[in-house]
Amino acid sequence: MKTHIVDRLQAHDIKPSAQRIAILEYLMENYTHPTADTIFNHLYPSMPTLSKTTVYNTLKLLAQQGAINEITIDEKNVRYDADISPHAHFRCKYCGSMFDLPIKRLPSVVTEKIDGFMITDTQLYYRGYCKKCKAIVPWLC
Amino acid sequence: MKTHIVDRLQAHDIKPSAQRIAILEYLMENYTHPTADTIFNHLYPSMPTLSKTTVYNTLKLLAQQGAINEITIDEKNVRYDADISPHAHFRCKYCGSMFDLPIKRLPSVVTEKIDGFMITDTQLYYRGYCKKCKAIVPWLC
DNA sequence: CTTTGTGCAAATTCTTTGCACCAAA
DNA sequence: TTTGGTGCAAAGAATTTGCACAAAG
Repeated sequence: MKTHIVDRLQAHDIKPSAQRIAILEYLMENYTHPTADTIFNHLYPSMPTLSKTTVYNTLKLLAQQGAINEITIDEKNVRYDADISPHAHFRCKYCGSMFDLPIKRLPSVVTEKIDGFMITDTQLYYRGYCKKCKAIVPWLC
Repeated sequence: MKTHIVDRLQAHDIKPSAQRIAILEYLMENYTHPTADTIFNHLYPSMPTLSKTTVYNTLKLLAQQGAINEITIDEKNVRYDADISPHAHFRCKYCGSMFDLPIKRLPSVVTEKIDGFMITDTQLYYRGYCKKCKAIVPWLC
């Protein structure tokens, strides 16, 4: 039942544990780019011994091992995304809502500069105002 | 002498003040993607009445008005960049060094999703290991 | 005057650390 | 029985807030 989650953990050299499975499962069922705090609050009721430290530890480990992505589009807190396929993110500066944006192709950089570097993570962010907020507070734009 | 700085402020509807000029001037002379703290520490000696609050206020205002860019590649603190022309950023996850990366073209997103949105800011980040760190600690990569 | 900017101190918020306990191999 | 994972409480760091004073138009 939860084999795909365990598989994903193991594929990234992470030993499964109840907490790690729960956290990754949450991310794989909620592509809402949640914060550590949001994840904790959602899991806590059904896992009352869970601690925030473990959530932080686990998210860091998952990101480090490439099992999930760290999204830093929000200046306040880091967000997490289990969708590691290439896509961009949009965030509304007024209401804070976030959307995934499909991209045609991964942007290419001039390669000389990158020569000898090891790129582990590429992030493309768009910030601005969403349709709803543009309508409500057009003077902001 | 500092007319280009005052011009830039006014072009973005920001009234010039000694503090605002000093902060924008620092950014325009130091394309090092500094943090608020770094800027404060560099300006403080020659401006002993300057407060960190003002640095934060000013940077937020400058970014809001599009006079500078907020860089959130570093999970720990926001960095600032007076170069608002399209370019990408690289950050080494081991030593923390940052480089600008020229890009061939701004990446294009599938436009339907963006229709009706107002994009004010586009950021492209690459994270990984720089040449130096790759050589020193190859086992990290 | 009246509005806008500045700066101090305190508060808040997110995240990390130190350490003790538990659990699994 | 040794290693690695978890969780609590406390610490730390970046940023924001409330408020009073100063400056500029």
